[in-house]
Amino acid sequence: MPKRKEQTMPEQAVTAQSEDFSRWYNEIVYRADLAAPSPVRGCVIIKPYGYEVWEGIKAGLDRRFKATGHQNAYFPLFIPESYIKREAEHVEGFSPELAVVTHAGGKELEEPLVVRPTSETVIGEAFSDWIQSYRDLPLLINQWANVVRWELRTRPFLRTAEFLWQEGHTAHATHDDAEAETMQMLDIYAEFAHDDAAIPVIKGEKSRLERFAGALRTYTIEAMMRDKRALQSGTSHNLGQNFAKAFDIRYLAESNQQEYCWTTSWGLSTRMVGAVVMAHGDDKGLRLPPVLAPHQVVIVPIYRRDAQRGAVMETVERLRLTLVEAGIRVHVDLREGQSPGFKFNDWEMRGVPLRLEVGPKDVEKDSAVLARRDRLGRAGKSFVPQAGIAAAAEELLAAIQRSLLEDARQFRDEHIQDARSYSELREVIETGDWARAAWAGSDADELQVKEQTGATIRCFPFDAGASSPCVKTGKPAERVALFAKAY
RNA sequence: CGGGGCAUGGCGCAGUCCGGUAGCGCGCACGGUUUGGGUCCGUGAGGUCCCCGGUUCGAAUCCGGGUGCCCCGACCA
Repeated sequence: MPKRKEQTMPEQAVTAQSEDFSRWYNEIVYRADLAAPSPVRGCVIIKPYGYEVWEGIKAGLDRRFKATGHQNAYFPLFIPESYIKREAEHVEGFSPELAVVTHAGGKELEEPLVVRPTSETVIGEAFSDWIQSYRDLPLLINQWANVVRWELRTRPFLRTAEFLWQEGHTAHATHDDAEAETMQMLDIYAEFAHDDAAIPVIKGEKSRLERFAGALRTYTIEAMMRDKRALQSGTSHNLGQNFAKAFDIRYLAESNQQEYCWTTSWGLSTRMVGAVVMAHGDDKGLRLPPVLAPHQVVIVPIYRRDAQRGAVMETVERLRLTLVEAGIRVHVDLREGQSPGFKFNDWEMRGVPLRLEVGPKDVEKDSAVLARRDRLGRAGKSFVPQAGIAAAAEELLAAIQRSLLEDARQFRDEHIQDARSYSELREVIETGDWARAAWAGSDADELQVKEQTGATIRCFPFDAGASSPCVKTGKPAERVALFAKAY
């Protein structure tokens, strides 16, 4: 049967994840209307449906930033080239991927302007003006912005030449204050991923090789996608006094001594949209967590002939209002040309958590059908009285949010294994799983693992247990590293 | 930067070897039929065949040059 379906409807089905995950991803991003190809190489157009997911992410983060005392501001897109060069490691890290403006107003510029790849430098320069005294600290700033990094191999949301993100930048009086801020923001990212995106993440510290250019320490949240590859989904950096020294960010302490500030930065990008797609999606398409879904409920009206239309639409409108009043984001599919069956499949592909079907039988029986995206077919359908629709929908949305998180957690835990020897490490990576292993290796050792297995150290997880001999060098190890193939 | 491939309505492609009225599927518009798991029929709109030059009575097709894009090997939220 399925074979015939494929022949008569070749355009309708999405490539199965199991068949070709990467193709599945590319198809679904476009077919679910999240993004569209752009005329500029390496960039994408984020379409309204995809942008609404990003708006959900922004809302969830912005609320948490404000609650912890941060304020939003906006800094220029263009950065004087000399700024980028002020911090040695920073230049080195970013110069290969900079876009530089050399001409403007019909003339060559005196000094080229870099299109920001990140804003530590301009913001550092501003901070040095703004901060005079310990009374000005901590300074807690966030900016929502676009940045440009001239990547060679790009994929929608995961890696594009231009992307949207937030970048937080803070200055503190002491190392410990900066470290506490760095951790607090990492915790906020993890909480957001867990509670809003329904993605369980692993918090940890990056290795020296994977650290942000110019940071003392970089922390990360790592998420597992459905193809078991790791996705770095947010990072938080303790920048020490590196940028403070490069940009002369100093304060007068209570002791009347000039001291350099301790700064941090932390960012989360539109890559998170890709994480939501790849952490929850199935063969039929997206599965959006209710907290972030642009439409939490889609109503599909069903009627056989025009005579039934009026009564059905009247019920649809009444139920829509009830749901809206309950604070639920509802969309009514009014398209005339498509059959209900087509619409069911279409909205399933686009990941809407709940579908409400209203037909003549429902009008007659004062009921309606609710179908959950996370349980396809009959198993996910429930027949509810119209009077209790809002409560039923709210309950189901909460249940879907929980079940997506639980699915993802279970999937992740099933695919992380301990490796006690280097051969075990290789075997684990070979299967596609993540490997947890004791580590005391050098940068060179780390690079060699990458060469030999394709996996990198994603992080040294905070909650990792006791030490044992290093999996690569046999030396006593104090840390446990998490190895995985990554995006 | 090194290797391979492609360029033809909005999208996916055929046609190119062997020159001769530019085609198919999807989508789109209109009319009808249908609608509780991817309806069906009919009509229609839509193309500088990547660009420049050459050969020829005649070029999507042959020849020369150029451009753009995609895929595979070194960096990154």
